[in-house]
Amino acid sequence: MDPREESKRQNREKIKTAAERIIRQEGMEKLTMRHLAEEAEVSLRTPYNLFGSKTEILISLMDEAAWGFEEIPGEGSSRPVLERLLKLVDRMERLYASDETFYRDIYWAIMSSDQPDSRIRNTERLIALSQAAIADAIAANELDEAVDAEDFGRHLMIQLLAVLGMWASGYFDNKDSARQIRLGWCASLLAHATRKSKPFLQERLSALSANRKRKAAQRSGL
Amino acid sequence: MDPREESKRQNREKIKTAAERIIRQEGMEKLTMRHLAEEAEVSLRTPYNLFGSKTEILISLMDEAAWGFEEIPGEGSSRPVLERLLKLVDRMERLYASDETFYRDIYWAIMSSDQPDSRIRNTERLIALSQAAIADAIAANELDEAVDAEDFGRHLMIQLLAVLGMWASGYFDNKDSARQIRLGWCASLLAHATRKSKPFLQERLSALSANRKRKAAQRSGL
DNA sequence: TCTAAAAGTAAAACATGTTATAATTCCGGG
DNA sequence: CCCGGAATTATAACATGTTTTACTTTTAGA
Repeated sequence: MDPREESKRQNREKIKTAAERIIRQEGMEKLTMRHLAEEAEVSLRTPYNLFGSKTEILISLMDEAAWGFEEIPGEGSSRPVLERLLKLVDRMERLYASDETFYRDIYWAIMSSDQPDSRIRNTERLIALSQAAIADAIAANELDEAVDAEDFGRHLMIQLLAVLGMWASGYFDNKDSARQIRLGWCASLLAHATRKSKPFLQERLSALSANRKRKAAQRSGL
Repeated sequence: MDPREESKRQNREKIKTAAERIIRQEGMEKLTMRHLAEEAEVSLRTPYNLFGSKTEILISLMDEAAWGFEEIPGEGSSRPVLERLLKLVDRMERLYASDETFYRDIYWAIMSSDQPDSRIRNTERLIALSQAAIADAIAANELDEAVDAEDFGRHLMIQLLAVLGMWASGYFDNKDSARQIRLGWCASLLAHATRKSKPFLQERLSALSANRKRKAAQRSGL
C-alpha cells in the first residue's frame, strides 16, 4: 500500500485515539486543538489537513460507533419488521449507556457546532434507513398500505432525533430517552398497524405504560 | 422612573435594534460583538453587562416574536382543542415565512451556541404549552383519557422543535417544515384520538398526503 | 540518483467571544 | 455641594478554532 496513505492513516488514528483519551480522561473542555495536537504528537496543522475541522474529528468518533446503529438488525431474518425496527432503539440505548457522558459530550459538541453539513449527512442516512424499514413493513403487511413510507419513515426518525437532541442537551437521561422513543414509535406505528402487527405493538405500549405507572407509584409512595 | 434603569433600557434597545439591522442588512456573519458595539454606540463591554452573552442577545430577538407562538390560538373559543393546537403551526409558519432568512439565521445561531440553558428555558415553556393543550383535549374528550398529558404533550413539542432544528440547519425549507410538523402531529395524535376527533385528524392527514401526491405528480409530469 | 509533488512541521498570525483593569461619568443622598 | 457607588468606557488581554507562511521531509517516477 501507498506509504503516504499509510502514514496519513496512522496520523488519523493517532489523532482519534488522542481525542478519545482526552475526552475520557480530561473531559471535553480540555479537548482543544493545541492540546490534541500535542497528545497525538502531530503539528497543529495536521488535524486540519486530515479532518478539516474539530467537528469532523468528533464526527469520525461517532461514525466509528455508527451513531448507535447502521442497519436494521436481523436483516433477512424471519422476525417481523417492526420488531426488528424497535431493536434499533435497544442497540442505541446499549451503546450510549455503555459510556453515557462520553457519547453525550460528543453528540452535544457536534450538535452545537455551526457546521450543518455533517449533521445533515447523518440525518439523511438515518431517515433513509427508517424509510426502507417502513416500506418493508408495508410490504410485509405489518402496516396499512395507505401509509406513505417516505413521509412516515421520516416522521419516525425525526422523533428519534428529537429525543436524542434533548438527551444531548441534558433534558433527558439515557433511560428516559429510550422510553420516550419507544413510546412515540409504538404510538405512531399503532395508528397505522394492521391486524397482524397490532397485538405486538399494543403489548409493547402497555408494557411501557405499566412501567411508568409502577415508577410513578414508587415515587409517590416514598 | 429611575434614570439609571431608563438608560439601561435605552441601551438594551439600541443594542437590539443595531443587532437586527446588522443581521438584516449585512448578514449574520457580520454580527460580531465589536461591530455591534460600534453600531449601537456603546462600548464592547456594555452588551455583556446588559445581556450576558451574544447568544442571549439573539434569544431576546426571538423572544420578541415569542418564537412564533406564545399561547394556543383561540383560547376560550368553541373550536375543538386539536384544531386550535394545529393553528400553532400556521402561526409559526406565517411568522417565519415573513422573513425566512432572518429568523433562520437567528434560530441557527442560537441552536449552534454551546449554552444549553436558554434553549432549555424556551423548550420548557413550549412543552408546558403543549401539555396544557393536550390536557384540555383529553378533558374535551378529543383524546383517549388513558393518554398521559405530560408525556404526550412533550412528545408533540419535541417533534416540532426537532423539525425546526432541521429547518435551521437547511435540511427543510419553510414549507416542508410546516408540512412535516403537521404530518407528525396528526400521525401522533391519531394514535390516541377518540371517535370525536378521529375524522378531523384523518382528513387533515389525507389532505397532507394528497398534497404530496399532487406535487409528486407535478414533478414527474414535467 | 535526482527532482517535483505531496505532506508535515514550526511559528506566527487572525478573528472573535469573552474577561480584566483602570479611568470616567452619572446620580441620589448626606 | 460633594461623596460613594453603580454603570460605562477605552483598552488590553486571553482562549481557541482556523489559516498563513516558510521550511523540511518523504516518496514516486524520470
